[in-house]
Amino acid sequence: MDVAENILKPVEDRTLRAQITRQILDMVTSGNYFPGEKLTENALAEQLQVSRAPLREALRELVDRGVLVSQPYKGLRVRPVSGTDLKELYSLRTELEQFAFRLAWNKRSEDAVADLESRYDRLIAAQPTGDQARTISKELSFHSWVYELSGHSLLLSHWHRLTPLVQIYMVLHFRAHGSHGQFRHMTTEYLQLAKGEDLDLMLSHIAEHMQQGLLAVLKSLDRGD
Amino acid sequence: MDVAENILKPVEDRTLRAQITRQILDMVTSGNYFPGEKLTENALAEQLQVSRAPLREALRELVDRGVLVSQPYKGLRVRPVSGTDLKELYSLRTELEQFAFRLAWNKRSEDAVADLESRYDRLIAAQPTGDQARTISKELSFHSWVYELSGHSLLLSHWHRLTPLVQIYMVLHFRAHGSHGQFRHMTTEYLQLAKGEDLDLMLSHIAEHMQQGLLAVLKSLDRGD
DNA sequence: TGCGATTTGTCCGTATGTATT
DNA sequence: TAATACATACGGACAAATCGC
Repeated sequence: MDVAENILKPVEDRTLRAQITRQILDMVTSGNYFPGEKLTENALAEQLQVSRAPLREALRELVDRGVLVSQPYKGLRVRPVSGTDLKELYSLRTELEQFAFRLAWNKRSEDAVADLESRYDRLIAAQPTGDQARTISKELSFHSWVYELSGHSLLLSHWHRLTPLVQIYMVLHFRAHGSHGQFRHMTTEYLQLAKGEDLDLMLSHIAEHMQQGLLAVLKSLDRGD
Repeated sequence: MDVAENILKPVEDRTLRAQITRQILDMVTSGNYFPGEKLTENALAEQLQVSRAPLREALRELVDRGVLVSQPYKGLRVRPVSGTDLKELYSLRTELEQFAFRLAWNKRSEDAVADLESRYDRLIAAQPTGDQARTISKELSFHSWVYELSGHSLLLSHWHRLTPLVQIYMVLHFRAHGSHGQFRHMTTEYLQLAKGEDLDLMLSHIAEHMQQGLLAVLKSLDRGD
């Protein structure tokens, strides 16, 4: 099953370049490669059975998305993780998601709320299966709801730009803890507040929600990798 | 290495791909190409005297940055402008810049303030020359100050992602009005508030500042292109 | 320090798929 | 329907930079 399929826009992969981008992104976000690991073009080209031309274009895309880092003439690496990067990621997520909620607040129709509940159900259902990739995918789908509802396509694109890094960090966290059912009550509160009528409460909960996630993943970083 | 340093004074473009990216970006943001205009690879390759391999990689970078839009097997175009896109751009700018000010507020040293004043002086000095590209560059440098001071590299990268589109819109505005010395008092107030001690006043001014800029460019859109 | 091996970066020729006329 | 133009893809080759011995 395609991990990123439910997160990224359902762009039909018409070109080989797009397929390659998707494949490498999946490999990285599903933990096949470790942060900081070096990628060599020839190895990838042989592994994926493609020529270097479309491969290099795909790699360039992933560098621009922040998934890979490039050093001219030295090579490509999976973006290394650091506590600083992690803090920045979560603080920016907090700002963007609060902004999204302010935009989407008056757009919450019955259908929209039902949609969020459906995403919540799928997330809860995925957790006990132990399928990490699936759970992370559902978690991101749950959080994507407000960005999509906001109707702010530029904001949505900036959120999509963050998701691969969020995935990478979640994989690290899973690796250290095995599951994050511990956050189930946070997610449930998030859902209830999103259905409620107190926007300020929702906004402050987002900040708390993010802070909890940040601390958890920071602990994973300190212990493991 | 200092991130901000690489932006203001871009390190030597070691690879041809980086040089091509910069050249096309300059052509687009300086108004050589119109929004919506089609770009053909062969023409660009001949014009820039490069082969298609690094050219295509550079084009892929610009697509990811949002400067160009790609339709598989149909071609590339300079991103068309629309009122909706413009509103989204300015609303997101408002959020990001307010966030940056909250982060940077307690980091405003004497040197930092002097830096901002220096950027202000260069902006004011550039306006009467009529050099559009230079004026726009100084305007962006002025606004970049707070992002750099914030120390939030991820936020800075998202701001840099917005700047090409901001440039494109500014070019349209210039084309319709010839100059925007009309905003000089806004910029002056921005500087004074940034030097002051009332953060809330600064934040609300940013919202107003952006709103003014949005309305001005929207008018340009309605009249001209 | 130098030298060879490896990898990235670049170029070219050609073939194929797609859209447009 | 055919023809043309163009984007896409491939493989081979060489140059440039880096790395390891």
